[in-house]
Amino acid sequence: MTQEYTIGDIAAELGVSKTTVSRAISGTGRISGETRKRVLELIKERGYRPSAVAKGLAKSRTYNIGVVIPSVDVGREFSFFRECMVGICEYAASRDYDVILTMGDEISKIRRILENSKVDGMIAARSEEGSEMETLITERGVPFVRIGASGDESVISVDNANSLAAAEMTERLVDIGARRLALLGGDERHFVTKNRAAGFKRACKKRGVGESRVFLNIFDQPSADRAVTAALSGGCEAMVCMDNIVCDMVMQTLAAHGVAIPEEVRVACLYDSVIVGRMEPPVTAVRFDGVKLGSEACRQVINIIEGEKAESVVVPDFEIIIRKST
Amino acid sequence: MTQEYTIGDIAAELGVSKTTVSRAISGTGRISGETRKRVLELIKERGYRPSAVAKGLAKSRTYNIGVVIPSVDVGREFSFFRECMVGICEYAASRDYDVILTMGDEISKIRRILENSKVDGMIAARSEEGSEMETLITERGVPFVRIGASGDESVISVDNANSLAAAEMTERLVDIGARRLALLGGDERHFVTKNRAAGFKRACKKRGVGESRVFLNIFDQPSADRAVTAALSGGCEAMVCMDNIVCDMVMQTLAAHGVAIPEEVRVACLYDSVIVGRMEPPVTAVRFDGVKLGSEACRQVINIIEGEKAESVVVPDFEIIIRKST
DNA sequence: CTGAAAGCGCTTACAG
DNA sequence: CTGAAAGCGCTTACAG
Repeated sequence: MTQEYTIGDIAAELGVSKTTVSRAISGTGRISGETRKRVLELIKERGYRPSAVAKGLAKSRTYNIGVVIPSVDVGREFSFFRECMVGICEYAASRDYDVILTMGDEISKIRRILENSKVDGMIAARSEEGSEMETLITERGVPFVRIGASGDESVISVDNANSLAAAEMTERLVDIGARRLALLGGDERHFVTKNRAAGFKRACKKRGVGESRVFLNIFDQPSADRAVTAALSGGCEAMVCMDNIVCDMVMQTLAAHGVAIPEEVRVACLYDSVIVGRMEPPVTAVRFDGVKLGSEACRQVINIIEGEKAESVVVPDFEIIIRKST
Repeated sequence: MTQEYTIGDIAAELGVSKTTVSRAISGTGRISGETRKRVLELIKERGYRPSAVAKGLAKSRTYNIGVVIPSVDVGREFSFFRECMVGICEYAASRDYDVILTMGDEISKIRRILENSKVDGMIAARSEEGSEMETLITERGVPFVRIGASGDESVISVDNANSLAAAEMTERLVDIGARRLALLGGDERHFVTKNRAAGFKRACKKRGVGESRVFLNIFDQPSADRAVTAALSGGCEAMVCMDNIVCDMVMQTLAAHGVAIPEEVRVACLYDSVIVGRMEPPVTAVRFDGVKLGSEACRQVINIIEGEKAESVVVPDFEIIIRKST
């Protein structure tokens, strides 16, 4: 698209230099309020919009931020990423950046976008520490923010309040009468697992329920069966599932065992999803605020880009959705 | 990001002009095979990548294509858009374009991206004919492709084979014994509704089942109840739901009436989703190929951009997933 | 406070 | 086949 107007047209029409017009727009450099106003008025009148790419060339910027999200919807949790995207897009627009999407974390795609110099910074969801992707990004010196926990101090991450949410949910279960709880979760190496487990344990301690048990590394139906059976035989009154996948498997097992929910066992999930809300019975779950998370991640990465201060943050917004299962 | 190498560095090192290097890269203009090879070799050796934004400025291009998808997941069909995005991103990358995402169809966002001249073309999913957005895009002369049917010849659209899929599903139901069918759907003004209904009717005619009935404009549980009750009293043996939303309401009603599926009534859905596969019983449904659809849409829009021929297309790929409901 | 000029890294007539 | 030069539309020292 050829520009309809250029900065030169505006300058000519006003009898000033392009420099002046540029300064009026950016609000940078010395310029009289009077001149500034005249320029801005004409700009508005003509509907002139500076070319982002020309500005980009001059400033060695693209005003794009790259976002990487998994293309395969493990755990059907894509709705959460969608929310993140909404937050990212909105915040980016507010600072006049755009969002370039890359689906799937194949390294070749990331490399391409980086090598083409199409972005000023990157956000990656569900990225793994020290993964090839992160190495590539950081090596290139591109500002980077991870959505999700990080152990690594050197990368800025924006995360849900997993620990806090797990604690609140746990306390809630205790408060409505459950004394023997079980936490059921996936890969113990994941930070999200560690954080949620920490919250669970903290809450148990705080409420003085000592017999609680933790079952991790549940990856398939058999391992879920074993964990559920063990929990049940220990007299478990409430099961806290770490995510929707585990919850699904747990619910299957409970149904197979003919366990009445919530009468015999209450069930809660630390990660809400469409599925969780449609289980039989619907399961009480923690709903995180993906929009906030995305917008925060975007804020941090743009801050880095623009040389402002940036820091890892835990977004405190979440909600416990009470459903029939408790 | 400042470029590590520029075209000038490569030219200098080789003792040729920037023109020559540029020609070697683009494959355009006269250049000896010999020279070309030397240039390309050094480029590879140095890992030089031309700056997309400089190229963009020179050619008045951005090499970005803008994609608009709804931010609110009406019908929880976002997984389909996700698939589309995968297809779009992949195809775009294959032609060295990137994808700028806009979530939500608020006109202000579209306007911003257009005015900033950040894209060479646009793809919109679930866009409405003659909507403010489409007017804005086409007025600006930006190449545009719609994902979803269009009545309007002037806009290129890429769509699922809705009619064909509906016909195949219908024939299949007849072939396994159903003689009295009912089609249940939403807004009769939507093209998707018209197309699916057309396929249904065509199949009924072809198979010679005359008593089939069509119930449209089902928007809520009461209207679904009425339609289902009417269909049932007409001796309906198979219900074809146009989409997952309608299907959900239909299944609720059938459950409330205590109708056995598939024994008393078979149920099928013309649009698969996670929900549909997890109903009780799971419902047979049509699964469209979102990746192909997206990739095709992207192909068309890039063709327009690059002055090649583009045309509306119906993507024939879909699959009927047989489940317990039939 | 204002402007002429160089520069960002490419492309592309035009001339040779 | 090859290159010098102008141009894409901005920004930004530098000089005034």
